[in-house]
Amino acid sequence: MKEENEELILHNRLKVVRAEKNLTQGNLAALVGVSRQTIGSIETGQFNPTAKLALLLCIALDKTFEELFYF
Amino acid sequence: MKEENEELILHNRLKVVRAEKNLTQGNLAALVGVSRQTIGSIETGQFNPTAKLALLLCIALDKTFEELFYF
DNA sequence: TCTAAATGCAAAGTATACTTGACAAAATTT
DNA sequence: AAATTTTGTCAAGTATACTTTGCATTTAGA
Repeated sequence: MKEENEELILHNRLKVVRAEKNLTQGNLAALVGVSRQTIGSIETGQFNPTAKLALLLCIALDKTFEELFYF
Repeated sequence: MKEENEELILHNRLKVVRAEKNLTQGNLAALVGVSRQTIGSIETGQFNPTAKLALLLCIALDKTFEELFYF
């Protein structure tokens, strides 16, 4: 990834949407098949999920990608 | 990623959409700031982009995530 | 208020996304 | 048909997504 887009940060509304569904990080993690820490790290912006995991999260939370992720 | 979703493959319509816009892999790569090989590997399903790159591709190709990526 | 559940964070390891360079094959252009 | 562009793929290296374990802090429930 070149400089121009390197600084761009992908934000997400995971924490809010997850809370609306009354799911814990552990619950959501189990739904999509990753560890609790992975969910936590995505929520706190420590990392940038794969597109596959992002789409699994959209499905689990019944949202479009654009509703959950944005620049 | 656990067994249940491990086998799931994220497909995409990158090659077709890119061709519709008359872009080469190199053109598109430059637009989003990655190497030509990265675009090629995503098109041939060899790998699964990050959500950030996926969204950059959506913007470059003027498509929603769901129009470009699917299970 | 006491207890239990949920979250944040860190370290060390593994898997894989992404890089550069290179070459051959296929497609496009002249 | 010859030249040029585009694509597929391979190899070796780097960056980072994701794992597990563990512990401290915060939040929620009894």
